[in-house]
Amino acid sequence: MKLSTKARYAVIALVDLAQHDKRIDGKIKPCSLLDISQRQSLSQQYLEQLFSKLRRAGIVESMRGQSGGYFLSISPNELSISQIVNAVDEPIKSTKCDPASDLGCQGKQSKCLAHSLWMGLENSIHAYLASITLNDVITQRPMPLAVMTRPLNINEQEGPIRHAS
Amino acid sequence: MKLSTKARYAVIALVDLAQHDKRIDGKIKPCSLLDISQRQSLSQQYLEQLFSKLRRAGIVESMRGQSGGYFLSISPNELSISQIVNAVDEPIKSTKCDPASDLGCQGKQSKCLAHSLWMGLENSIHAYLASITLNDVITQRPMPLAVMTRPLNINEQEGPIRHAS
DNA sequence: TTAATCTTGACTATTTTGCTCGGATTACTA
DNA sequence: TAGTAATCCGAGCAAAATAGTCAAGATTAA
Repeated sequence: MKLSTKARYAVIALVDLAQHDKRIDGKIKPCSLLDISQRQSLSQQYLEQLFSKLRRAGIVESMRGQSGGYFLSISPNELSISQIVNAVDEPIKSTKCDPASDLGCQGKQSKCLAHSLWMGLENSIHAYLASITLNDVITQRPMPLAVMTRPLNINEQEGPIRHAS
Repeated sequence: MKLSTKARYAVIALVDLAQHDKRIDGKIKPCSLLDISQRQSLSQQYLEQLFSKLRRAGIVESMRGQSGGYFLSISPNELSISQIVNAVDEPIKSTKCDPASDLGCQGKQSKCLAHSLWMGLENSIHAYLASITLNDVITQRPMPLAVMTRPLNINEQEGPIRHAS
């Protein structure tokens, strides 16, 4: 899960799209990228890149030709932000503990001690973004707060604490 | 809050340091970067950069000269991962809604609708990393799980929670 | 037919990142 | 007092990622 400006632009553009693609009794009037680019002052050609990925991810559909454009293929309150982010940003390798690689886990203890830390962070980010829909953003619904729950370890001990506090 | 490999290396190095800087009845025997670089197979000169920042952040202290080195100035179970990350990675501008800038919020509605989304994500990441101490990593304490709590809006329209994860 | 629009891939410029180099300073040791 | 091992500091650099552009074509409504 990567978090670039690309992901932010995609959310911005989809918010705009959700507010402007009209669909009146089954008839869909798509929204052109030119319109979005002007309203949001983004580069139209950059939007093309984003919407190409969004289309492949099944988030939007397109109509070609004159007066064509894009429209959402998922209802805004069924569409989570994590879907959008995953569509435009390739997932990152958070930690490479590949046993096949030279930089794997063999012997480098500290590396692997930190491993679960970053995995947990990934999960935390995903949980946050998955809990928010596009409609939440549009309606300015208050954002969720993350609360950390700590599973207790059986081995829980006061620790090998060497540093007096 | 940025998340680069630099931050990961810093955590790895501090785990190593916590396990190797000995302090016997008030006498501190610091740990040289050469030792850490060899144990963790990291570049010594790159570690110098990291520890320079960690020192300025008050996380480690140094002793110069022969048989000098570094030692933690904060107990591992008082030192949170977010402190470490903030020390080595400059905080990022998550969204620039600076009213003074040209790219501010004026009129670009969609941008600011998404604003609180990314702010909330920042908070979520920080909450996760702040809930974990260096000692948690060393002792392999199970990582926390993030649970999202949704404040209810008065304007709530569509009804209750839609995406429970 | 035509103009608007999507579609695609390659290309460029800029920024960020990860890392190195060279040298200066400090303090311990013999 | 000389030698050595360590921290310190700033400049610099190559590779990767990012943001954005360009150009040529395909499709379709008007």
